[in-house]
Amino acid sequence: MLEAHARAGIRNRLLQKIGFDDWDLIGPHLEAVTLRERQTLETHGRPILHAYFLESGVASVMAVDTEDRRIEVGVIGLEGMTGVPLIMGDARAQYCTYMQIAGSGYRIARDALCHAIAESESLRTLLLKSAHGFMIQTAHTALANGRAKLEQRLARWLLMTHDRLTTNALPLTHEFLAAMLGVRRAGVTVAIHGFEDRGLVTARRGQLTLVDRAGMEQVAGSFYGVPEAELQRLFGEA
Amino acid sequence: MLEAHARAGIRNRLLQKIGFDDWDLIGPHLEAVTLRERQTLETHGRPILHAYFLESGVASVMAVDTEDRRIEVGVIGLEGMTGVPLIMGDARAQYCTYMQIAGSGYRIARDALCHAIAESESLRTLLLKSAHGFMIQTAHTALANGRAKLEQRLARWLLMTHDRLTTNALPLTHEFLAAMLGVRRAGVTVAIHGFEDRGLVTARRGQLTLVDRAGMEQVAGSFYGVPEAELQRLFGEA
DNA sequence: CCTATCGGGTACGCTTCCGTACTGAAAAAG
DNA sequence: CTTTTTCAGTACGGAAGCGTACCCGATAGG
Repeated sequence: MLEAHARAGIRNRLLQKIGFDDWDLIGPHLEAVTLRERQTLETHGRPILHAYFLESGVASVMAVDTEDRRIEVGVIGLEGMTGVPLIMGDARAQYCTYMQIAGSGYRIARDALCHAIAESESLRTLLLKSAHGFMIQTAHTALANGRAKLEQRLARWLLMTHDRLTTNALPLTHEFLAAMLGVRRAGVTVAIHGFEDRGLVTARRGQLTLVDRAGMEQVAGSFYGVPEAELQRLFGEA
Repeated sequence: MLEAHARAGIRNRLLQKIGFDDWDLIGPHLEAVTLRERQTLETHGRPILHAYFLESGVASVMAVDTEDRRIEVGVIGLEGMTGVPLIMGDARAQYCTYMQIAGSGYRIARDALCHAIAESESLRTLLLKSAHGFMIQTAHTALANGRAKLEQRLARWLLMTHDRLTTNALPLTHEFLAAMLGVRRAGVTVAIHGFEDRGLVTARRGQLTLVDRAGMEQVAGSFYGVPEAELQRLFGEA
């Protein structure tokens, strides 16, 4: 439950953009939550109970097949929300979504969200644009997975995650990076050494600090940036 | 322009599912079109002028980056429609969409489609589900691109295309298959030889004939099938 | 019919990345 | 403080696929 006067402190870009009239449909149903590392927000094949608007932290969306092979298809932070299928009219999760970096946010129950979407065209338009932005991200993940080298994909991932944090220190193990990208843990280790050698990052056990963001963008090349630019276009500059 | 009584012959699954009341919003604006091989339906960065409901043939949706690297993120046939961004409230194409296998269909102008979606909730729900199905396909393309071998990805692609045709003969060159998958042409040639050796396909210049579909499904393993099952679930059996 | 183009077969060296596995160090648990 | 667990460093052989390139036969165009 969030009073109207509490809106001022909200950092989530989507919640910020909800119009005054629409706020009554959403605000009163929001529940503040802290989100631990590895906390599951959606499980593949199970109903989606809540959509989460993140205020901090990063969530990963993983596609899964019937042999439990998985790979990340997108990341979500304070620019968006989880529960995209709800917006598309489906209450079942196709993906596993969980917190990659701990944080906090607000969540809204499925029914309240669906009701709000049904009631307000402007709200629906807003959330659909957000879902569309996520789709574009997924498409470019497919592109990067098919064409980029491990190093480029890793750079892209670090940049996308960095975009969603306020610090340069990313609390991540090589193991989990490897799981995200669908590659070997050892491969990630070697790639990170390459980054360190070039002064792009400094690494400590369980932590990566981005030192030279511009350099990292050079490594990622044009595998990074298109979805970000599209999001900018969809939502205008702010 | 399509009269109500002409609906009987329509094969497109989405058009078939449009309710009687909604048909007035769509049917009168449909224009029958034949679609040549390589015909472009949407161009990356340009406005989307029409959405296409395919009756036959297969369209490919390609993600493109700023260095013109590209890869297919989904295929569309008589089960769906092109112009997904229109449904999401965006009139600009992020992708290049063009006919991979010639066919025919109906198209509707952007404004007519957007108007229809704004007017009818049931129609909106239907088309959103279709867009969602496409999203799932894209996510699994990302999974296959990241984790599958060339041979498995090729098998997956052939199966998805075969699903959308009424014949076992696929008019495709190795060159174009390679472009779709983002791999070498020579790699496709070798993989197809493997299929021939196992009696899964027969090949002629510019044509592949699927002989043993079950065998091909075995090769693709669980990289094929999840989006198809989800589409089934979303739209029920028919 | 002749010619140009296109699609396919094949080869070679090379890069990338995998599978696996062992090690030591850091951190957490007791 | 000690033990256990987690995380990272490293190595080696091998598979997969790339870039490139050359050749030939099939088809299309003149």
